[in-house]
Formats: sequence, C-alpha cells, structure tokens
Amino acid sequence: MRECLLGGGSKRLAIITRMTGNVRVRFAPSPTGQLHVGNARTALFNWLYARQQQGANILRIEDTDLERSEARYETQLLEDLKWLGLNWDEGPDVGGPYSPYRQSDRMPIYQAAAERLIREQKAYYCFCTPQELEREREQALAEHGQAIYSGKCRRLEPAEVQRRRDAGEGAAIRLKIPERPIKFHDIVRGDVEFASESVSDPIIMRSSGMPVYNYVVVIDDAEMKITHVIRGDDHLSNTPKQVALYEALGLPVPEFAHLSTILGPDRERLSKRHGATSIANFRDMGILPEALTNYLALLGWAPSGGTREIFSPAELIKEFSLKRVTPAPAIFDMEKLYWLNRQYVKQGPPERIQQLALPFFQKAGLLPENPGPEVSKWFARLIDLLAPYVDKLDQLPAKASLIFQADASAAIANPENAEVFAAAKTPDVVRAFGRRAGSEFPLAPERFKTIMNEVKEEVSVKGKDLFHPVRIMLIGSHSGPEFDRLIPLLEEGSELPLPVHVKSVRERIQEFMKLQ
RNA sequence: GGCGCUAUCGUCUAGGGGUUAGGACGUGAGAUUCUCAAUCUUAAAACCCGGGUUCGAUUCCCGGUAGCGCUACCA
Repeated sequence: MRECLLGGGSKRLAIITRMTGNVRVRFAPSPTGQLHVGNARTALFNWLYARQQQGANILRIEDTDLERSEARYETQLLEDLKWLGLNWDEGPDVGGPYSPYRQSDRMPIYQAAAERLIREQKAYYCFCTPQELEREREQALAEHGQAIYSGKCRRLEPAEVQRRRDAGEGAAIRLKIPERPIKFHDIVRGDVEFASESVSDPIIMRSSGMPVYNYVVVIDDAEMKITHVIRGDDHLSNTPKQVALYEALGLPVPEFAHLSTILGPDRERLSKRHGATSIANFRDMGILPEALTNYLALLGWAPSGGTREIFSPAELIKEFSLKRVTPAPAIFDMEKLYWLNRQYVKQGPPERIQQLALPFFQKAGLLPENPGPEVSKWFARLIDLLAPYVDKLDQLPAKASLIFQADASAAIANPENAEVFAAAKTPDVVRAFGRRAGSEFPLAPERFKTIMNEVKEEVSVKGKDLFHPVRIMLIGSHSGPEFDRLIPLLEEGSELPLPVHVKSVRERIQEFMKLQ
C-alpha cells in the first residue's frame, strides 16, 4: 500500500485519501523525556480516531528545542508507542508523502513561509531586545494588567526596517494579529472566542533564525494536511495565535479537540513526583499495554450508557467518539488501573500472560534464560496458580516465594504464625503429618488427602486447626493456595533444572521436623 | 494581575427541565473457602454557592468561588 502510494503519484493519493475519509491526525511529541501517561492518552485518542475513521495517523517529532531534545528519547518514544499498540502510517521512521517528519529537518520550509508572510506584510521584523521586552511587559502589567506586546515594531517605516536589516541588526519575526475577535470551534469544548486585545503579536522566528513552536506546529499541520488537531488543553490558549496564522497563510483551519489535563491525587498536574507516570514505569511494573490503554481511554471518555468499563483496543476503536470526550480534568487513579490490569491478567490468554511474566522471573533469577519445554509447562501452571493473587506482573516473583523459598526457621519465628503454634493441638498435627508424609516422594494429591484424613482421626482436629499447621510446614504461612494445586507444583518443580532449587514436600517436612 | 478552560459520590464517569440521579474503582458488611487472594451479594457515599428563566432546575442563562492552563525570542 505504501509503495503504491508513493509510486502512484498524486492522483493515486487523492483516490486513497478520499477512500479513507480524508481524516488525518497527528501525535507530535517532543523528544525531551520519557513518554508520560498524559501524552500517551493524547496519542491514544489520535490513534483511536484515525483508526475508527479509517484515516491516517501521523507521528511527527517536535525537536525545535535543540537544547532539550535528545535522539535517545526519540527512540524510546517510538518503542513506548509500539508497546502500547499504537501504530502510525507516516512518521520519521517509516516516511510518508509529507516527509520529513522531524521538525529539525524542516527548517527551510519554515524559513520560506516566514519570508512569504513578511513579503505579504502579514508579519514584520521586530528589533526589540529581550531586555526591552521585559521592561515593557512589566510596565504594561502595572498599567493595565495585560502583558501584551506593544506592537512598536509593527509601525516601523519600511525604509527604516531595511536600513536596520542592512546594518545587520538582529530581528525576530512577529505575526500581525488581526484586530477582531478570533473564534474557533473545539469538538470537546464548543465555540471558543478570544478578544484580539488579549492576544499578543507572537514571535514566529527568533532573531537566531530558529522558528518558534507555535509557528512550526501550524506550518506542519497545514503542510501535512492535518484535519483534526487532538492535543492537550495546555495548548488551548495558544490556539488563537495559531488560528490567526492559518488565516494569514490562507490555509484551512483544522478541527480542534483539546483534551483535559490528567492530574495527580493532589489535583496538581500529574508529574514525576507523583510516582510512576511514564509508560516505561508501567511496563516495568507489569501493567499490560491493553490494560493501560483501556484505563487511559476511560480517563476523559465514556461510552454512551456509561456502564461498560472493559474494552479491548478493537472495541475502543468501534465505540470511541471525540464528541463524548469530557472537558473536565481527571485525576489519575492507580487503584483503578490495577483493578483493570487484574482483569486482563486473569482473563487474558494464559500463554500471553506467561510470556509477559517470564522476564520478571528471569530478572529475579528464578528461571533460566532459555527454559526448556518441561520448565515452561511447569511455569505455565505456576502462573495460573499465582495470577489471581496479583495486580501487576512484577508482584509475581514475590508471590512465588512460597514455591521457591522454604525456610523452616523463618516460618517458626514469624509472629504471624504465633497463634497457630500456640494452639494446643498443633504439635500433634505436626508430628502426625510429618511422620506420614515426611518420607513420601512424590506425594500425590490423593495420597495427601488420605494422610490428612488419618491425621484428622488421630489428633481429632479439623478445619483450620488441621490445615494451618500443615500449610505452615509446606510454605511457611497459614494462608495460601489450595493444596491440590500447590503440591504437584512443588513435587514436579523439585525435579526440574531451575536456578533455584524448589524443595519437595518431603524436603520441606524433614527440615521442619529437624527444628522441632 | 489579565485572558481562557472546568465544576455529578473520596476517584473515574452516565444522565439530563419532572429520575428512587445509574455504573465502576476504593471503603464497610455478608456469602463461599481449611486460610489468604480471587469471586458473588449488599450497604454507605454526589449534582460547588448565589441569582435569573420556568409551573418546576442538578440540568438552560448570568454572577461568585475554587481548581487548572496560558500569559517566553520553552514545547
């Protein structure tokens, strides 16, 4: 498709865009740090809309801030997006009909457009120095409370401009903001209007020749034929300047959809100090990408009816609607994300969960780098047993300590077990069970049941008083999974070539009895 | 300070001129289980305040308040 699109010429392209409904959206991150949930949600909404409308999703890298942009962040960004399952049709890595897709590679385009605006007298050179501007701003603020550029250089005679330019005086380029209200439509917020007096003539080119964000974003969106600008609402106040730019350029203004901010529990904009906020953090915790996209979709959007919560990416594409996006800021609720993740861990295809869980065990040194089929089969059952106990995959190795770690003396010393040891019949149960099961290997679940019945008769205990001491002997705690599933795992694990030896039931009992 | 955006349970939200204001997370209680987790049932929990419009506002309008954003030769 891509080849035919590139090779087929503009006629072909026109046909394809018509077929695809013409919707073109973009996600335009700056490679200045980790991809963070707020931006990921913007990326998700763009992707959902593009896929639903069968339009194009474009990835553009906004790296005009050379000081803060780093190539490694760009690489990471692409990886994080892919991990989330958000793909793109045009971008710096895959190219596309509007290449290049990295702003630092598009400087001549910005330069040419700025020169055109100057020529058409829609923009002008501004010779004011930063110090002057600072002084003016303070004065304006004191006088009428508005820090608006005076427009001093706007009124300069052409001859003087020419003279100062020729003399080599540095100048930035400013756009003329028209003297009428600037209106635009926002899909999330409705009609928005800004009075002209509240919008300053913005600098579009710095005196260094580097273009400014609010300018390049418009040039790029226009050049790339973006039809819907879906982005964070921190850009809402910038939008009138951008609309004025589209108009000055004589280009169609796109539809806007400004998404509300995601806040931390303290109602402050979500940031690093709130803990895990980057996509990489969530991946490392063992949050599934589909759980994260599901949660993010629910932050600021709800299906009509508002009762369903669990949506696969395909279902989101089907149900999503920009018109149903809520304008109010939302607080990020880690607990709900965990709950959603648990649903995916429990209901997801077991092979997928095992595959995602494996690295956590390898990192903990509990499983080999290349587990053979025997080990894999055993591991699959281990995950099956443990999955209902966790919210996120990184909790799995700790939960598995009941399999991998058996420490009889720690079990005896653990204050949580004190109550069980204090029970009158506990020593009898330990002795009776130890005598019978301590020499058997492998212990079959049916045999275990028989033994438990015998112990029950001999000591005349039942329920907790019977089961708790036995469980402590086997896994060091009075609570844990049911024996039917646990015991075979221990017995089989003890014969497997694992980096950490899994003790069999017999070994566990013998160690425990020694300490009695 | 100015400009803009926002306002339903603690949180995410549905709804909308007349509703027992619905769902989910979390919390409490109960059921189940030898136990824990999971699961199921159940309870408590909300329309920011003041005016207007209206027979009737939580819903529409205006104002206030609060929160957030922008107010850079950052993005």
